[in-house]
Amino acid sequence: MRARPELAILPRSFYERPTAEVARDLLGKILVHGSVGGRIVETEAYLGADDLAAHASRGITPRTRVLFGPPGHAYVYLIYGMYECLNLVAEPGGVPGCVLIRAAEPLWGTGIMRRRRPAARRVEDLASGPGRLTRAFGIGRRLNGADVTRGELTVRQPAAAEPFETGAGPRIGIRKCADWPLRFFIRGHPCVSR
DNA sequence: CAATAGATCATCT
DNA sequence: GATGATCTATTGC
Repeated sequence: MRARPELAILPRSFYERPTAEVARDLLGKILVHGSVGGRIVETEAYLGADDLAAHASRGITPRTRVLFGPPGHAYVYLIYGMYECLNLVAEPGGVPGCVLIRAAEPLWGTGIMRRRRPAARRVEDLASGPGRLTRAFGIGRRLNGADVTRGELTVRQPAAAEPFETGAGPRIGIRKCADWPLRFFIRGHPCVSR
């Protein structure tokens, strides 16, 4: 495995845009947490009041406060009692919106990831799902509200942008607004979840 | 293979 | 007290 190159962190202005745009543009970017890192291959956009599937649609609560805050911060919450989901806050401050990071391709620290996810047989399965990704990357609720433009958890610009074909489709695992095409993924990538 | 049940708890009604 | 932006193991064909 190569040494990890020094990559530029995405600026806050990257996140201060419409949520669907941010979700689409996050494909191919590099998610780094401590000494582990991977390439984002699948995202989903969650909007505001009109999006009944989004947590923010119910207004500000103690949990959803960060969704209404400034962009470029992490929103981490527990789902189904045992899995955490990582989101990145988009839109200007005061406007809710976030991008769920659904899957990544492991690049660095795969040994650590394997130890955290003994159930995964293949490298492609280490982070091929929202709960799997947070487990493999060691991301928990203590990172809720963390600034992703600095600190231990960052998103970076890849050194050489490999070309890929972007796919879009309905989001997964929800019942409301299930047919809105707000899911984005790298077409044909083996790490995209089913 | 595909389908399904069980695990397990913070958050909101 | 019900519900969920899931994963895994197990069962059944």
